Amino acid sequence: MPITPVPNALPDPLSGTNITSLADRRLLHETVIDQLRDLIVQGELAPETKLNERVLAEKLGTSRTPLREAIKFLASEGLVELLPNRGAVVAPLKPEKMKEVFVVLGALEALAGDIACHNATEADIAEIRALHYHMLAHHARGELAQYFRYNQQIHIKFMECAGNATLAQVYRGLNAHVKRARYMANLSRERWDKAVKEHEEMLDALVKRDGVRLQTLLRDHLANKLVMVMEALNAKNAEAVR
Amino acid sequence: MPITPVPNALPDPLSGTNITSLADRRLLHETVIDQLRDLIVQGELAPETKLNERVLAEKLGTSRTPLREAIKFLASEGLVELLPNRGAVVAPLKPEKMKEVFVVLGALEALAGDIACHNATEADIAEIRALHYHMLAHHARGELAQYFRYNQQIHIKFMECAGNATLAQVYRGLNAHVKRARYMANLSRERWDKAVKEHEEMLDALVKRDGVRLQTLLRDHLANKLVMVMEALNAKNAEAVR
DNA sequence: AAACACTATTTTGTATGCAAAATAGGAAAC
DNA sequence: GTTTCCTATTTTGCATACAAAATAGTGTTT
Repeated sequence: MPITPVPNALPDPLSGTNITSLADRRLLHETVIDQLRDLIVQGELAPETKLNERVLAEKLGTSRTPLREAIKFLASEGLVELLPNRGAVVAPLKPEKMKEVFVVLGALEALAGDIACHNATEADIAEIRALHYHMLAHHARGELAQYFRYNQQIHIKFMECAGNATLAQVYRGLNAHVKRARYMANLSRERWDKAVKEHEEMLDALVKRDGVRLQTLLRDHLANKLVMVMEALNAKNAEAVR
Repeated sequence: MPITPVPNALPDPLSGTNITSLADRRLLHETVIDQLRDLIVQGELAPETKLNERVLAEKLGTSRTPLREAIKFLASEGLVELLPNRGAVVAPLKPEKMKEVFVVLGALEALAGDIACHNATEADIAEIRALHYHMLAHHARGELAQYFRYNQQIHIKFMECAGNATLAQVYRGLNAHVKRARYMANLSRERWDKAVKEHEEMLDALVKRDGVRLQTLLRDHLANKLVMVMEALNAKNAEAVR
């Protein structure tokens, strides 16, 4: 056997992009998958956008073959839809779909929260508290993007505390859908304050290891998030019609 | 607009193979996805089997390109693992993974059951009861395969009653993993009888629209299923070592 | 005989080529 | 002016071709 075992190089535990589980080492053409997913989640490729293979392949600096493979991968994730003989489009952001996703996310987060109340170490809780205060800081300054960032990290940390990689993976997949909607969110101060207050309560429930309460808090939190996303979606649709 | 809208042709509501959501009509190269998935779920391609592209493509009567696309799709589903520069293997059936999957499945089924208790029509319940009696018949005759078939249909019907396509899709994806283990199950009569008894109680809870009770029943049922699968897995591993 | 090194073969990963389908454009008919 | 039909172009879907990597095989050295 030659030298070079080529160490894994996964420095970012939060990225959540290595769906191919452990076995992967180093970069490979699956870069395309990540690039394309980012384009979709960040909204650079808007919902319902047709994915022209020639154009996209050129944009990503590869040929159609790896791109097509990436599209199939993301189709399974649900971020793109395949139209036989007509290629693929970025999955539409239907309100109905959002409702469904949030219901499932609510159940998954509640599950994670409950397990976390049993599993979380004091260090875990300290970390969540730290993230929480970062979040509060950005909320105080009205920095929405940064707020979302720490908000996400808190939810991901809950998932990590549950210690269930499968749960985390399903969560990430569904969360990708939701993230797309967030970029059009027009959060009122009132709703924002409420969300922060809910986070306070969630932290409190975790500290007290009150799994039952944390579950209901998470479910309510998600339900409120859904309301916000729906408002944003409706606003966007009204704008589109106008 | 020309004529031929080409009707959707999805006669089998239980197949659950049309992940590409509504938009698909008719057959396309995605047949390969279904064929490959079946090979894996039915156990014809055992866990950890290396997927030789040339051989598999020939076996499925296509070229490597569509096969590779199918592999990427199933990699996203988690049924195969991608090994950079070394192709792909059928995802291993690790006990640890099974535990994780069952925990998530428990939460998803509990959610579906709860919603179903609110949503199910009398016709739905009648249908579930019918399936239940079919299942009892095959249990009485000791016909395991047939029993599993109706068992699955009951669980899928619960999902349908919940009326949440996203939930159903996530469920199917995770369930595919579990199905693979089932084909090596060596069900003792005792455990089997217990499972049937649990189904009796579940039906009863649904009829009484007792969502809370149905949730706990489903969770317990899944936990027991996990125990059975773990026993089967251990037996298989012991056999492999011998 | 075991370990290593080197070569040959296989296998994967990506690019390209080609046929079928879909789309767009334009002329003719109403 | 609108609709319909036909053609030209584009785009997808699949097969093949080629390069890079991995694997297997063979011989050499110790």
